[in-house]
This record gives sequence, structure tokens and C-alpha cells, in this order.
Amino acid sequence: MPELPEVEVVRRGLERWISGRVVSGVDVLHPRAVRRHLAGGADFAAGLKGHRIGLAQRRGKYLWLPLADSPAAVLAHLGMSGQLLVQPADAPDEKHLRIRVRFDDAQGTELRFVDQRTFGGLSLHGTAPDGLPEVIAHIARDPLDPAFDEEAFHQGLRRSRSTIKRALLNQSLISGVGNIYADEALWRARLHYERPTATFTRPRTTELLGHVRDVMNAALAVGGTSFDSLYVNVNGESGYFDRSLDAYGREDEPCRRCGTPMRRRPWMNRSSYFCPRCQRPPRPVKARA
DNA sequence: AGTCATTCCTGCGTGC
DNA sequence: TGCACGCAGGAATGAC
Repeated sequence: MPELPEVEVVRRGLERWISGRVVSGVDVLHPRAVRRHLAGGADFAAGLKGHRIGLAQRRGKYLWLPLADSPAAVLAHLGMSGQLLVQPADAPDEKHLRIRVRFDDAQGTELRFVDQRTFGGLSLHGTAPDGLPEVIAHIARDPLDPAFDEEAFHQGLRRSRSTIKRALLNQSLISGVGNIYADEALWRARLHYERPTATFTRPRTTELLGHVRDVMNAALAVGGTSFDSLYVNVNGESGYFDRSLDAYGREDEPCRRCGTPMRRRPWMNRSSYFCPRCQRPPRPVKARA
């Protein structure tokens, strides 16, 4: 949150408004926003200046802008509250403006990284021959990627002694899924979040992945999920999928399938929302002697 | 090796 | 009115 659909909305905006332009200068206004660029803000700015931006790419919740003329890319993660905005250069600075990227053309707009909670950031990294920034080589392909390896995901579930929601949030197993879409997909699949992954059959895995893809595609179709002004596209506009959520944030409201009041449980320093009737907890595992 | 708790951050809502 | 606190949570990190 922003999760895959929200990040993809941003990627499309960058592709339309930023790709092809040449950077004339970068202002780093907060060091924490470039903390993943270990050489520091000045190095980040110098590394971008004069370069042409290629086609915006995404894997899971990461997105990047390749430099058209070198094997490097500006990697972006929005974290909890990060925004990439294309704004008129004369628009007043946002309160939480962290990084400004100016361009060497007459379009009159600049790229702004705005981030209230500063969990996100930008950094510059070398890219592998396939274009992937080296530092995210461990991030699995996401379920909307045609090359997503469903069999590898299933085998990962079978091998693990973990539970299904942890697995869905494990970005090295499957990327792009966060707390919201995990709860939504599990509700659609009628699966409790603590079901052991080792119990999954191949059809069960396929069915769950289908729900993950369905809910993400549905969100994408309406511009993503926004609870407030924090989650916006490059033009600062919110999506509408929050109106379509069936599980997340619906504590005490009736399950849209069976009418049973939905529940919220503290889980891994966050919350899990589920229907106690449609999503029965797994049988306790018998202790081994 | 694999799993899991901890940590970073700010604004908002709530209770006293 | 104001203060303290809990909560929102992605992913790197270190502990076990």
C-alpha cells in the first residue's frame, strides 16, 4: 500500500510523461529519501544529470527508470506514502517534497518525489543485461508478469513451513502483494491467513493465484486503491478501488458472501481482516512426539 | 537455512 | 486544549 496496482498506475504515468526526457538537474531535499543510494545525495544527482530517461519498468512494488545511454537505472520504491508527481515547475513545493528532478526541455514540468513517512526512496544502480537493477535481483516476478513461474511458486509453498499470508507477502516468492491485496485474495479464495503453505495442492495454488490476479486487475481498472490523498497517480489523482474492497478495513461489517460480521486480528504488527465463517482457521497441527 | 521479531517514519484518531 | 499513545506497514536487518 501502495501495492502492485498502485505502482503500475504510477509506472504508466511515468512512461507517458517522463520517458524520453533528459535530466537537467536534481535537488535532493531530504537525505533519507536517497538512503539506499549509498554514495549519497550529491552522487545521486550527479549520476542523473545529462542522461536521457528510458521506458519506465516495474517488478512487484519496485519501479525504475532506465538511463537510455548507460546500463543503470533510477530505482524507486514508494514505501508507505511515497508519491511520484509530474508537476508544473512553478507549482509550490509540497510539504513533504524530498527530491526534485528537472528536465532539459520546454515541457514546463518536473518530477517530484513526495513522501510523508519516508519509507520510500530513489537510488541509482547498475542493471543486469536484462535491464533489472542488480539490487532487486532477489525480488520474484509478480503475478501479472507473463513470465511469472507458477510452478516455482507452488513448490516454494510446499517446501516452506510457513503460513499462506506470510508467503503472499514474501517478495522473494511472489512480488507485488501487500497487506490489502493479500486479505482480498484470501477472502475470495475462502482461505484463512494462517493456513500452512505445505498443505496446498497444485489446484489450490492455481485458484489462489487466479484470485490474486483478478483482484489486482480489478483494482488496476479503476486506478488503484486510495484511502486518502496519500495514494495517487502522477497527476495527484486517487483511484476508486477502496469502494470495492471485500475484506480489508471491514471489521464488524457483514461479509459480502454470507453476512457474518468480518473480523480483524492483530497479525505481524499489522492487521488481518477475514470472515470467520467463509475462512475457517486450519486445524491445529498435531504436536510431534 | 529458514523463520520471525524489530526497526525506520509521520500524521491522524482516540482517550484521558 | 493538549498530551500521550496506538496505528497504518514494506522490507532490510539481525537474532535465533
